[in-house]
Amino acid sequence: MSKNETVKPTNFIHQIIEQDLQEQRHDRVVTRFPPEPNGYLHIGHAKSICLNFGTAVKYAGECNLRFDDTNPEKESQEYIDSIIEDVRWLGFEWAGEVRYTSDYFQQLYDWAVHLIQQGLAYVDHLSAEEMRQYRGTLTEPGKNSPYRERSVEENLALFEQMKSGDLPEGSCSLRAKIDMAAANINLRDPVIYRIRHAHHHQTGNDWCIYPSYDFAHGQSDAIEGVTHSICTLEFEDHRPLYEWLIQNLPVPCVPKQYEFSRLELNYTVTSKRKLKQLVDEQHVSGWNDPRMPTISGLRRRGYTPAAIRQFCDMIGVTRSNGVVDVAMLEAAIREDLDANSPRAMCVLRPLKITLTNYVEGEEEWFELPAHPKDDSLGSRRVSFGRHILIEQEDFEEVAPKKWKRLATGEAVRLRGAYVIRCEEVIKNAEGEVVELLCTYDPATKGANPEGYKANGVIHWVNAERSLPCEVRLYDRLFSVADPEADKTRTFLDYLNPESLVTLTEARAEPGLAAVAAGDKFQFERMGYFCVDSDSRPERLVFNRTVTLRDSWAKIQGQ
RNA sequence: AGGGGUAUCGCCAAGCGGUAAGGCAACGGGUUUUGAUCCCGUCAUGCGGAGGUUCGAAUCCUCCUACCCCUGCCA
Repeated sequence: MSKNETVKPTNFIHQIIEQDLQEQRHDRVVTRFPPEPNGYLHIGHAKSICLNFGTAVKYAGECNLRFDDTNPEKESQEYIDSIIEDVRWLGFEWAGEVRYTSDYFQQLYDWAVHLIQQGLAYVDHLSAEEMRQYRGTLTEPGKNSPYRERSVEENLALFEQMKSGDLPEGSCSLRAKIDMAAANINLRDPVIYRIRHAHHHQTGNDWCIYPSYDFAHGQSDAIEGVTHSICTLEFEDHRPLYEWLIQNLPVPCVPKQYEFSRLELNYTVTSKRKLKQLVDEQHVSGWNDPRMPTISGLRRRGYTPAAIRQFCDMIGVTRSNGVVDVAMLEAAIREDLDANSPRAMCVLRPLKITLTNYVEGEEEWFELPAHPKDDSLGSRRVSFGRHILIEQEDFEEVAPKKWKRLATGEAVRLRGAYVIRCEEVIKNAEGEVVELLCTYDPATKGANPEGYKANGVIHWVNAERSLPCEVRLYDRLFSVADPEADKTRTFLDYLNPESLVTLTEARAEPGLAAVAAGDKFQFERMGYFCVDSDSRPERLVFNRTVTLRDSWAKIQGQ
């Protein structure tokens, strides 16, 4: 194989795979994405999904979707459904049917029996508390359970009894007989089967004993012919156990476990427990609240699968712990949306303008491109008239330095229309500006003004033709980069009170009348927005996905 | 002397003994009927620290330091 025929390795796992392929340890690559259905998928899972499915695509192999469902009490069909939807939405397809570890419960049980027969597992009657004491500590070895040396026959009978349903939860468990003095605590006779009189979402009441993660995972990998079992760093200490089980059981093949570091993102949290807490305590509207770092939240926020995949490419795969700046995620979605979303004008906080020299009742329609660089996105028509609306923040009575918007006595271009000049400011009793009287320059349609210059360009809508809409301005969920840093406080103390600002007076250009949930636009000069599922034809609702880069804000900040 | 890991720019990350890629951010400048996009430029004599090996070290060796994970019948 010549040098340019080899696929360029993009991370250490791909390097390992290429070596395995070259040295013919494997002739194909099989990976798997093994979520436990006990919560919704989040951006950290997206990294694992892109790695596992992306690796299969890259090497023309296969990736299975397998629900690691060995703990029925915490799992549910709702989570399974959401996970399937999210993986598909991200653009990946698994090999064959969706798989479940529970599909293998009988095989796993038989292998547990095999282990007992080999004298490598025993039924223990130690209580959870006693087991903890016998386990020793990080610096002291554990000691053997008094039940450790039972005969194979006795163990077989006892295990059968565990399975039969006669024994209460916690009364006993099946343990691998390895080494209570091992420096690696995972090797101190780990529990591999426990009694749970619980209804299982897949197997119903077929079983009352369930395998532990350690006993299920590697063997499931082997059953599926997984070659590279990729997981996160915290499982590294489990690898010797993974290998011990594979070696001591008559499994059909020998999968290998490799670990990478999980994704941490600043200004958010990515622990399932904490995300569930945010939902349960109603700090957010649900798992798919647009502020959540869940896949479903990002989707509702207006993120695209391509942007999330791009983000995962950007951050790479390594074994070092780090915290990725959320600005990288934002850069990824901006890149996609800038290239692909049609432009529109929407005035978020309207300020009335009357064009005193424009005939009342008169109306013009202008045809504007939907995208400044991509004609294939077509065009749209916007209505112009005597009464228009502009953004409140686009007017100052006295123009600051470098002001490129409207100010008293000054001229500004209305995007795609005419240049107007502010002649008079009307205020209410409180002294607030409520309306501007302006004149328009009829000679400036598609032409530069003569003899003077406009400050800049602002967006606008026709007051009479514009569509009333609600706009939800989303910002980062937490107001500090690391909400978990201060161990004396809870992450909830750092929730950003302005993570959601709802605007109810916004007005969008008339062409947006027929939008559907999920449609994405750039509202010029304001950011990228998508139509929320709450949107109705008579009451449009838009979510702000992300703002535009704002160099004016930087200038002001200086 | 518990075990297992990780340290390269503010953040992510290439590098695999031949003289520090790239992206994000930041900062200058140009184009622009979006203060957007786009374009150009700047941004590690330095790779956690100290020694050592070598003609040559981020890469090899030794010692040290910091941080992460592990004492669920969770995954």
